[in-house]
Amino acid sequence: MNWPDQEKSDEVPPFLDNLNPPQMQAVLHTDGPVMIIAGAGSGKTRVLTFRIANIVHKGVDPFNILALTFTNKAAKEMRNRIEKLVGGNARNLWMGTFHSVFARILRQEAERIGYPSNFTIYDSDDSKSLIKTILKEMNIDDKMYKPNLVLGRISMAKNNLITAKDYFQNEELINQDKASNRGKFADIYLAYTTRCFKAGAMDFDDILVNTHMIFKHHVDILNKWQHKFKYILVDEYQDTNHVQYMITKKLAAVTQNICVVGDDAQSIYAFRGANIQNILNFERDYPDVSTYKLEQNYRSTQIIVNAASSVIKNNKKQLEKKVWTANEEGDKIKVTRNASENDEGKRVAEYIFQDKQNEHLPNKAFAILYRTNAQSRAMEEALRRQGIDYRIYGGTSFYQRKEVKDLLSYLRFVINPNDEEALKRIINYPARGIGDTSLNRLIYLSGQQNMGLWEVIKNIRSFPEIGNGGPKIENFGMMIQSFIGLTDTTNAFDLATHVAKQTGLMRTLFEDKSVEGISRYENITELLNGIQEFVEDDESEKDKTLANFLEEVALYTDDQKDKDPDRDCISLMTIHASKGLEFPIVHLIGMEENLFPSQMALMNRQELEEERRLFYVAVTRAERKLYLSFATSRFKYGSLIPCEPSRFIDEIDSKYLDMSLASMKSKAVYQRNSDEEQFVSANKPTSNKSIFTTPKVAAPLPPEDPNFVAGDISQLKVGDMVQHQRFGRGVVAEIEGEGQNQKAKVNFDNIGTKVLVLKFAKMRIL
DNA sequence: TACTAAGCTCTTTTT
DNA sequence: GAGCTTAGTA
Repeated sequence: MNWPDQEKSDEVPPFLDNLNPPQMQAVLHTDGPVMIIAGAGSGKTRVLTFRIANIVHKGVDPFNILALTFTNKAAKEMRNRIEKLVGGNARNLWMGTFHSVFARILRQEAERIGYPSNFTIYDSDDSKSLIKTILKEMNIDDKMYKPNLVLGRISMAKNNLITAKDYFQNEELINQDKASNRGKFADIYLAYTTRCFKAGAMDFDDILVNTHMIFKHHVDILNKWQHKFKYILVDEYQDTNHVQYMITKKLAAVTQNICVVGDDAQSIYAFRGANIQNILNFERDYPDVSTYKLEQNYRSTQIIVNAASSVIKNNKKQLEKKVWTANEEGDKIKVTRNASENDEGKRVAEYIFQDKQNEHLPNKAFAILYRTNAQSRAMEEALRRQGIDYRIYGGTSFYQRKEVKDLLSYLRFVINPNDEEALKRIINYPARGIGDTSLNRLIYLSGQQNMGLWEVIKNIRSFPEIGNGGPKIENFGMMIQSFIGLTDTTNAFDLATHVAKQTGLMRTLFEDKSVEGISRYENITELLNGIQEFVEDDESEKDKTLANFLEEVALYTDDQKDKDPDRDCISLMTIHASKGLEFPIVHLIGMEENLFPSQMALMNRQELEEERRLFYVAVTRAERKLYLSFATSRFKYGSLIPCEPSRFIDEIDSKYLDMSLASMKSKAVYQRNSDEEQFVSANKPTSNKSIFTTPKVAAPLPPEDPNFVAGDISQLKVGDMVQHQRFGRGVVAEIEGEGQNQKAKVNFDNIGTKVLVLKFAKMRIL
């Protein structure tokens, strides 16, 4: 749609006709601080897009509008929708995730704080690897200081704008560390930031922290951007953390034209520092704020909306809001109990097959949601068997695969030779005879000479103490130099192809004819194709440099490369990834205590509340039909553990539930798996209100017996009597499969029949 | 130095 | 079961 050249107008533009009154108000009120509290399914994205379109309609240059989202998916979706309303002009909007927008700003401004403009972005793997290196160098035990834990704490500090220096002076934090016997955190933090800085690298948090630092210390720069962004919109405001909050506050300080949209009930990112207080306090920060509440749900049936509310109402911390719907009542939520993960998969696949037939629905209408990425496997298998096409969102992203990261590391290193994490990946891959010994000498020299690793490599001839590895290192250095020489004259695709071939990476993978090898080779080809597309895509106005490609890749973690976005397939994803999406029919699997809610969340009430909000998000993705399922047992670390249904099922008012396949009848199923009894019977249910007969807390598993060793019972025969370390005595009834997959069905005296994978079974023949 | 086998540890979600 | 680290061997 093109806008006529008309005066700024306060009249309602015609394209807004089909908005409902509260939505309309939120769209028309463009100036001054605005908060929109938008319940699930209330047309939030619609309001945001129309609002932006309306601002553009009023004559504001899209170049002066900043719209921040949390995921790339959300940004892309919104851009498309706005483009439909305002045309190609929408491309000039500053719209993207916090990280991508601020990385873009940092490319222009980072030099003011001593970073090169071609800084590298470290992903979590790089950060973790750097932490490990530091721990090793500082001789710190990585059992006590687990890299993930250290990283989490550093991230927490950064998100709260506590620098390493501040950390040393923060008594509360220091005391906490001392109390937990981890007094060296501050030193590690300092070492980490120093190393990142020297490597010209920023991790995800640094992108925000450094933006904030520049805005804070360089008024001229802040001023520039404050005046550039005349209108600021923040989506999912409930998920902003402190530093994001501070940045947006600073940017909006001049014009006060800030609009935040959110739903406190859908705040699910506290684990990465999101502060629900930001939305709760918005009214305090901007006293003349206008607040609009969108409470009508247009998406889901009454049953789904009410069921969601009945769970979320158990949370104490909430904004007042009443979500309702005028939609039909709809079907009850079907809850199913399954013996195992695989049975669960089979059942879900069957239901999907039936619903497809009965209601003539395409695959696209279905989603399977789960708490953890690992749960997708059983579903995949079942769907493949049923012949239903599916697509997994998230999980191990394409760009996190080893071979892809290897090539990207070469490219990263060429752009920024201070990037030591990249160097570590590539210096001896493909193997070129620079082993641990040589690398350690290099690191030693680097420290001794106070030079970067790359400096040492370039001047390796002046260090004869390097030993036999010298010439090999020299060759490596020259090869990289030759790549660097090409960066100015060669486009990203040609350079990447050249690198892939010259380094021998292509050849190494090509020669590997195993199934994985072939797929790895294909992935490299795919990556190169991706770079080519990036180069040839003339829609994007960004420069086609390799550096820009690398940035896009580093921050674009949520979407798999998919050649055919219109493919008709079922969506499989985590609940987190599903935020903002909707599907006619949703299957929510793995509704088991300790899985969802996660075991780790059961420690304190706040985290449990977040899990509850997560459940709320999951349920409200469904438009018409919702299925909940759980398994009574599940394999974990190679052994079968009993599971209990999630407390969240219990919290739903039972009048919304169809429990025919879950509760009373399933008692029979339940008892058939008699091994469960052993673990469950220790705790009787405390509440007779519960719709389940199972208790909420599983008894601990019996301790392991160190005298038992896994495997090595290849001579096992049917009829043998065995002793299992946990399950006791039994007789082998059947042996199936071969080699690594060999399994034995054993009738145990006390707990009934079990199928054990011999490779992992800890038992011996009596 | 490079490759293989055995051993140990892991529990979440994302930019 | 998987991914990673260490120990052992060529």
